Amino acid sequence: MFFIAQDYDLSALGCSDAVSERIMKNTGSCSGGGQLNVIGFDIATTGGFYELIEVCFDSQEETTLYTKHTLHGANIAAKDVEEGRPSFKTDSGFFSVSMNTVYAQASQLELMTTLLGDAANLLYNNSHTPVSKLWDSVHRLPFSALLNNAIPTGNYEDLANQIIDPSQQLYFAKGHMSPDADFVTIAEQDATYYFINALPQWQAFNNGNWKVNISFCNKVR
DNA sequence: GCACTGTGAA
DNA sequence: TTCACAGTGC
Repeated sequence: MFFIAQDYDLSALGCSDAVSERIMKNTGSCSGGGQLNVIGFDIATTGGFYELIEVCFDSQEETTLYTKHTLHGANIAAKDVEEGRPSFKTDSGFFSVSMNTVYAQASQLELMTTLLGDAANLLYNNSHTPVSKLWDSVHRLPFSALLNNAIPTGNYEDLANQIIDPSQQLYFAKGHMSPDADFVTIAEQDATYYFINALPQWQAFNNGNWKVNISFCNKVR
């Protein structure tokens, strides 16, 4: 018996189709009144499921309580590096609102404006609140009083615009719980882009101290 | 300069 | 989906 050597391109040895993850929902309960969901991969050959990230989700509050995954520290040095990042995905059964909408900076400003009762922004953005109910967050006066003739002119600074100010990274970003950077393959990294694997986090912190913290974690061997 | 955290528009 | 863009830290 003998074998005939044959050349192959290295690329021919890869997968013909991209591997995609799925969420195995409601696999049990977890602390804080949450339900467990597992992001992972079906293994076609065995019928098994490779668990990547465990997500404890509170369906009443529609928020994630914690996530859990294994960081294979020494392997991170050899991880795939993908250009750009994918969009965040939703999935059925978790949220009653559009997560893309609520994370939009315009929505955050609108919400902060409403929470503060900030008259100036409400008048510009959303006039269905009765003027009599508005108050001015800078001058601490009912807006009806300002309407007479005391509306400030010139450098009017609005409080909501100071709190939600994207130019200073003052907005709530989709902060990864189990982060992209903790995984080796692109398929695993992409599997982290679910809304249930993110929580609102100030971008200034996300892109600052927290990022440095994460990078130190990834250097642990 | 590069890697990484993100964004919004078309 | 693709593209251009903002900001931080090494």
